[in-house]
Amino acid sequence: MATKPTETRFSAKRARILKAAAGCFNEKGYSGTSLKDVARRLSLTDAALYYYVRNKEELVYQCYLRAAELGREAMERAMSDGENGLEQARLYLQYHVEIMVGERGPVAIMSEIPSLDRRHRDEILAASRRHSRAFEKILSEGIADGSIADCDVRMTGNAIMGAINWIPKWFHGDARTAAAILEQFPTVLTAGLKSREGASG
Amino acid sequence: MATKPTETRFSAKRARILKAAAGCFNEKGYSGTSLKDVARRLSLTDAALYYYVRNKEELVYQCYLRAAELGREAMERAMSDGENGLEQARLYLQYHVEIMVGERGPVAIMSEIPSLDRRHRDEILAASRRHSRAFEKILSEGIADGSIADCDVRMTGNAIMGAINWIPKWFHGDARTAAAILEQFPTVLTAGLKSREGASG
DNA sequence: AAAAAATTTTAATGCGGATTAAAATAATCG
DNA sequence: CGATTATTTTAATCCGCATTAAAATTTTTT
Repeated sequence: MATKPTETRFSAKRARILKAAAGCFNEKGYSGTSLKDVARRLSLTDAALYYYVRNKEELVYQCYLRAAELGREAMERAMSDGENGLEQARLYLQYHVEIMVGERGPVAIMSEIPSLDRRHRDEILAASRRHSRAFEKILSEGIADGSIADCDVRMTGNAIMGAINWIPKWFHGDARTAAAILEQFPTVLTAGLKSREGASG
Repeated sequence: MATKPTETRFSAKRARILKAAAGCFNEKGYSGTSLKDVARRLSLTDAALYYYVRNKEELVYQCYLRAAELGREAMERAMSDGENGLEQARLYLQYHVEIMVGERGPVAIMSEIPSLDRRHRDEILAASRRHSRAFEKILSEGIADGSIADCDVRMTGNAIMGAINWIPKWFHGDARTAAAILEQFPTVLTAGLKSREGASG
């Protein structure tokens, strides 16, 4: 049989490490998780992690980078799938939540951006701002196309993003809660957006 | 002149320390703030902090305890001031946000509960659950009294609390943003709750 | 103003956990 | 199979920062 190219295996395992690290950070807090904790989840030794990341700072950075990518993916899918602002907003929430509570989760909560290297921190912050701006743009377009009632897009965006970002703080993987999040969050968080005239439901 | 009793001065200064610590934790992240950082904000030496708290763990614990108390205060005021569920929910958000962005803030974001002592952790978690349950009760009563549309109170509560809890991540004290939060959050976060028939605005 | 109490500092100490180097094992390839 | 490369482990080392003890200073009390 054709064995996978080694670089594929390498990045596959690195992805598993990032997932494990994200889980640890979310559940045990950043200061509460040592590299040994992360390694133990994969039946590895702490030193083995250094084969995949330069150091702990980079491990965190990679986790956040991955979180940003997953968020961006959800955003892009929503923008192309939704036919008006309200629908795009709801789809973004649906897609993002699906990722967070599904197979590809957990996604690391970005609690420790300030302790990143200057360069990494700037990069993550920039991605984060782009993400926020993209969502605000969806809201603005929704207002323009009449599907969303007039509102302060900056604050509305902050509120909705906060609700999403906080999920990892209280969700720890049980299927029942995952189903509830999936079912409720997209509608709950867009319920307040609807303009009087617009939208089915 | 009558000098203040020393215990009053003691706890007044300890309160200032907690505020300084909360600000550091929110801005620099937990792992990024040393006791020296906290001390520097008060023109003190790191060692001096040990006159007020047993250790860093207790400093965090006290910050979270204070956060819980301030949240509970907002909740209680809202419950006694509001005349129906929707009004109580809106008032809670108003009062809590006022505290967070006002003179008594910053309030520490609870990112590091898992790294507390077992006893402290249990206490904070219990307070946090009580708080959530109280808010869910407000929502339930709002549904019962007709001011709030039927919804999943657990998930709706989680969503709203998340939006609130995330504020310290992006708000860092500038007056203009504070005003915007104060004006927008209570209405934005309750806009989706209204039942068809009920409520002025 | 002397004594006592309260507060802060200076100067060590100690430890958990990140990091590194070299050795050992496992996988792949010719 | 033998050789080479990939992966993991063992066993130190290192270091930042929390923590402590004792001394110094400031404040309060009598």
